[in-house]
Amino acid sequence: MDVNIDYHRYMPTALSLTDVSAAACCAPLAEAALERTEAETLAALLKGLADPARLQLLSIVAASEGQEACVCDLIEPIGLSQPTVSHHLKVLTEAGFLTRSKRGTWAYYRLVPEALSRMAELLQFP
Amino acid sequence: MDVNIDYHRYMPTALSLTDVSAAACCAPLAEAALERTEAETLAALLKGLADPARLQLLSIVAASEGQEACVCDLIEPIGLSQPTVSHHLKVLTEAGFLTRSKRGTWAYYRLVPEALSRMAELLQFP
DNA sequence: CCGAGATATCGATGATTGTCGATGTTCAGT
DNA sequence: ACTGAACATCGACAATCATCGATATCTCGG
Repeated sequence: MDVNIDYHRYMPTALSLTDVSAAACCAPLAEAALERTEAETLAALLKGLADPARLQLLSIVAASEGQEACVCDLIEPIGLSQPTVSHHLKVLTEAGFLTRSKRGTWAYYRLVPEALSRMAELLQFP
Repeated sequence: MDVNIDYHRYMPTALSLTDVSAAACCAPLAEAALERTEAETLAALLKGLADPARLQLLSIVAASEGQEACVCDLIEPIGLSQPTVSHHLKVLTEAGFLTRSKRGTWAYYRLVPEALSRMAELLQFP
């Protein structure tokens, strides 16, 4: 919709302990038994995904132009209150599935496709 | 002027754990936006996976001979009580990730590899 | 048929989570 | 500066969940 968008903005990524990239070391799940710590990391990521609203949010963002969407366009289709949507977006961002960038009063969330790819990869048992 | 946002109430859906096969119809996640029902189904599956103990259980079973293991061999490595392990195995089974077969007094749980493959597939965004 | 072992179920409890309204913060116009 | 809009954060509440001990169920061997 808005054409002159400044894409050169610096995007702050708030990486928490349970970010997808933190699991980058893990081998596919069951070559050997998972250690407790690895299991906890992976479980935290899955937990971030295991909510209908968050899956819908991811889905909408992924289907949007440039795999990016404004919060204002997310609230209505989800059908939850604005604080709740904001909360879910935060969870997804902290888990590394989305990144946030603010332009004006609007906040845009963009998909991190590698995050989902990595999740899928980690779920593959040999 | 006035805030005419239509806040929807949260509906406590007591959805029982859905089997992976029930999601067999769903297309990869984000070609179009996920419907509420699909999101709930997928979320239920992810929730079944989103626990460290359950991931470890899956991992051990997957690494066992014939991708099958006896409960008696699962309790000690997990480090939780027998009822708790039994509970987790039930969750995994109801979600379709394991199948159960009893031989004598022992219960054997076997991996359903397609279940995990399908999960991974559903997580792929184009 | 009785006792022992393996596992499932039950009931309780503390922790986590999803949700909301109220409030705080930041930004763009006027 | 003031106002309104967009979004985040806070505090509270109800629902769900992971966990355990106690107990029930099932199966085998004696």
